[in-house]
Amino acid sequence: MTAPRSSPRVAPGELPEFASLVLDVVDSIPPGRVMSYGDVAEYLGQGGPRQVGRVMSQWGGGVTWWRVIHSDGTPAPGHERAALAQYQRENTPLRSARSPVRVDMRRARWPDAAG
DNA sequence: GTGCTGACACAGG
DNA sequence: ACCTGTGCCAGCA
Repeated sequence: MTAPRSSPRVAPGELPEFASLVLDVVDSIPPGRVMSYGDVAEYLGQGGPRQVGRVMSQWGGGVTWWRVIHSDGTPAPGHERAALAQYQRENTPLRSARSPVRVDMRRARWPDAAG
């Protein structure tokens, strides 16, 4: 079939494929672990940190969004409080439990890229 | 086509 | 710890 669409035009309320992939990865992050926006993009081999951020902003509410954070360990803007509650519940390694909340990326990053 | 905006990343100050 | 500038990619007016 000839479908020369340059844009992935999706029906309202439906997820673009990229978004679906992102959410799938997020869902695979185990408790007590996190990935950065850039990590997710790199893991998928497509898009970039900003695209992942957009997906999380629009559809992240249905997954474990607190496990996707900035590269420096700070959680999503506007959700620091809720994120901290989750980190304490999951026993996620923290460098600071006081604002600014910061996850210990060295220990919490997943997958454990190297050793 | 052009320009602004955004749940980013990185280097400087 | 905070702000600024630059690079990056995509959505939207």
